[in-house]
Amino acid sequence: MPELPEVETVRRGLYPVMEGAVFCSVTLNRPDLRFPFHPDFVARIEGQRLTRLSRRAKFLQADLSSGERLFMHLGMSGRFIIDHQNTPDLVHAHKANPKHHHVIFEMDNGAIIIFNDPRRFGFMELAANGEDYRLDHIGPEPLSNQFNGPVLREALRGKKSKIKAALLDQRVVAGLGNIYVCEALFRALISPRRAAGRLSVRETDALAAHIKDVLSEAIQAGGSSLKDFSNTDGKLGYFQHQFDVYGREGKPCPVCNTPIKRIVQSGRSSFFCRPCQK
DNA sequence: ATGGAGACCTGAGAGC
DNA sequence: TGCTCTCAGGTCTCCA
Repeated sequence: MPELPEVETVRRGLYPVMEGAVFCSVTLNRPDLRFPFHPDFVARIEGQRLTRLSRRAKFLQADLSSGERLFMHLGMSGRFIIDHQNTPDLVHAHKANPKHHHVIFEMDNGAIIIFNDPRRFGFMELAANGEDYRLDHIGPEPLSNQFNGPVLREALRGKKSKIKAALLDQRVVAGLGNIYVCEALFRALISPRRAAGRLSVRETDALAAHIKDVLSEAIQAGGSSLKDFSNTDGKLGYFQHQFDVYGREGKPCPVCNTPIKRIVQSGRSSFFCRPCQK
């Protein structure tokens, strides 16, 4: 699934056709994604203007003129397709099987926006005006000024879990996933097996800086396209060509040429270079 | 309280 | 060709 850079790329694709537009119709092709849709889901969106489309962690947040907030998560395989009705090959270009077109938004500017998600780990939820949402309690945005070495250090203090698992915890820092955690740890020369609470001041400072760098570079490249990710035009991101370690088991480390190692930590693959990452 | 494993789902690719 | 097995970018829930 898309991590922060991919979600940000999707937001930038949707922004021109969604922000400021009114939802003319909302079609649900099944009763649920990962979670059931709220019974009033359609009624609460139709006729509303989308006043602001933003991103928080890996969520897209659409502020509605009613004051409600619509949260959309892509899960592992979710994607948005913009169909202007004059591009019959578009769905084909996305290689998106129409049987997984689960939600369709029609906007008053003529744009048709399709949410396609084969694995259905994605979800859409509404938060009523003033209502608390779980996203309100996660960690800082890594690209904001609220995130830096001291903040990361404080979040990791006393943690006995591995640094790999700690960085995937959205309460520590928001938006990181398996790819960018592996890449940031490599750049910071830190082994994914280290205890999170045992990193030095120098290491946490370096790690915070490398997290910002790797995410910024990935956004610039339009995200990473593995199996499932394409942007709203069906175009692919390019950052996967710049991976140092992710998915490169057995291939040479770009720094020391030692074969990259793959291990499994809490059920997920971790890729790293043993000599480089201490 | 915290950390780890399992669950949720489909599809692609490898190996036989 | 076709079967079986493994793996996949996330996050929630349950159990130790």
